[in-house]
Amino acid sequence: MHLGSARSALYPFLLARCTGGTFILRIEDTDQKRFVPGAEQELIDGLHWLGINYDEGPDVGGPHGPYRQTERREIYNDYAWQLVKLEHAFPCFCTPDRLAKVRQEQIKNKQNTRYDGICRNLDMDESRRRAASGERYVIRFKMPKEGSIKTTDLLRGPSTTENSALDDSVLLKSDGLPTYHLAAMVDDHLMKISHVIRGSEWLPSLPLHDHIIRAFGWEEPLFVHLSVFLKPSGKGKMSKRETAEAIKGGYSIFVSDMKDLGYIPEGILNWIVLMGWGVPEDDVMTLDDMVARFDVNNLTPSPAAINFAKLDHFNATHIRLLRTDDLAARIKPYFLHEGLDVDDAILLKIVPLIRERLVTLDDCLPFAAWFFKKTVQSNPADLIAKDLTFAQSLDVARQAFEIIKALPNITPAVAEPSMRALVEHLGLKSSQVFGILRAAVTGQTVSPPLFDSMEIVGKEKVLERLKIAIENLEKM
RNA sequence: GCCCCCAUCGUCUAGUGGCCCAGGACGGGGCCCUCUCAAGGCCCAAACAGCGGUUCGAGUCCGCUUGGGGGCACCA
Repeated sequence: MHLGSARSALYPFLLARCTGGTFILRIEDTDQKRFVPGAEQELIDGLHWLGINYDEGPDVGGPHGPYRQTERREIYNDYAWQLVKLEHAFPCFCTPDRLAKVRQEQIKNKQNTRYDGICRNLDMDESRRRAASGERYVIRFKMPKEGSIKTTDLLRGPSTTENSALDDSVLLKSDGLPTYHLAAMVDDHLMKISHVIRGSEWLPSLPLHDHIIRAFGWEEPLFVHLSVFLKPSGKGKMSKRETAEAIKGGYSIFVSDMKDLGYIPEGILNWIVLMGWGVPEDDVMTLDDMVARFDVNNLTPSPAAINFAKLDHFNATHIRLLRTDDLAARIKPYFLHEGLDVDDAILLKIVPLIRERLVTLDDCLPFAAWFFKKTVQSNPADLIAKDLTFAQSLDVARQAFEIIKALPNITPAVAEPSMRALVEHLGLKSSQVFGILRAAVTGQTVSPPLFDSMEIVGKEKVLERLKIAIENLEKM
């Protein structure tokens, strides 16, 4: 499941939610050669994780089932033959070999590659007999030779296509399963689909689809063709190479990867919903906000370049919007994964300190893993403040140790003024003194605010770590 | 080769003939805040692809050019 599939699910979901409609998950698995075990489950898991919940589907059931097309093969077979009876389709016994040769010949002669129509006017009863006797056949749509068809895409308006430009496309394959063209039209009718929102790669087959629908005499759904995603440079579509490039840069277009990279559904959703849709202002939106503001008519037909920096922005923004307990629950697994013992009460105190520093959830590690470590290992060089000698730094550490030791407690209100007094007394910059303390207590040069952190760690541990730092400095 | 689609700041977009010397967001730059890193506040640079029409008036309508994208399977 990639960005494109996620967006293709999001828009109809929003449409259904804001119009009181029903969102159905249908599995289009009619190509047996391309069957991938586990793909359906991954798709379902991805949708659930993102919060794009469907009302009907293979795992939840519903009145329009079954929802896997491979479980509906008799239905398609019936409709295909019904079209034959209506003389809008015909059985075709041509072999793939012959078809390939015809195609080659056409390419050689610079003609368009079309079915040459051999089986178009076979005797119906004869065809039935051959089909019944087990001869391999497909059923093709009998495209009119004359005339034209008017189709409409909701975002692009009406368009007229000459029938002569269209082919006798295969509707039912020789394995008895339908092609997308037949299966989707039949199911859309049976499942009472009002809006077909799909990728723009389907735009060229819209005339065929309309022909099929009209041949049956069905009511047409509204067709909405979404723009494609272009690679970050905006030049060309996402390719395999480009996908690998994204992963190298710490990003991915796959939903399961994004989850592993520490992106949250709220951030991803906000990002993809705006690739092909725009709101005048206040573009930070929850799923509910999107439902309230969504209008299928306002989708844009032009292609959109993928912008990962914007994903980071929306992810960080939505992390900041999370409730403390919610964020705590989401980052806890990262600490656990590092083999750290996590005290929930302490975690709850840490969250407010780091929430505006996180771009992705896994950023919690560099900022806060040290809270849960028994000891920290600071880089000796970090214990020496900028523009100070090691002897001066040692002196600072010693004085700080004594002052803190004498403090009744180390809440920021108590500890910070005392340390600032030390800064003043020594005629140093606060960054110099605080830097030494930070390195000693946290073991790193970047951390959440020092005094809030020290309070969480506790006086005893702060003194212990300061003592170790002093010893390390003495050894230098 | 044939058919089709798209076109506003670097990027995502608002804009549905006068409210636009074009608005928002990301990214970029500057300043402020500041114990590090962030977050936050203020400010700046940055676009209607080109050319012709239509109209009193065009980013908005039409045509062409250019650029980009898609499709031409017993795949979806």
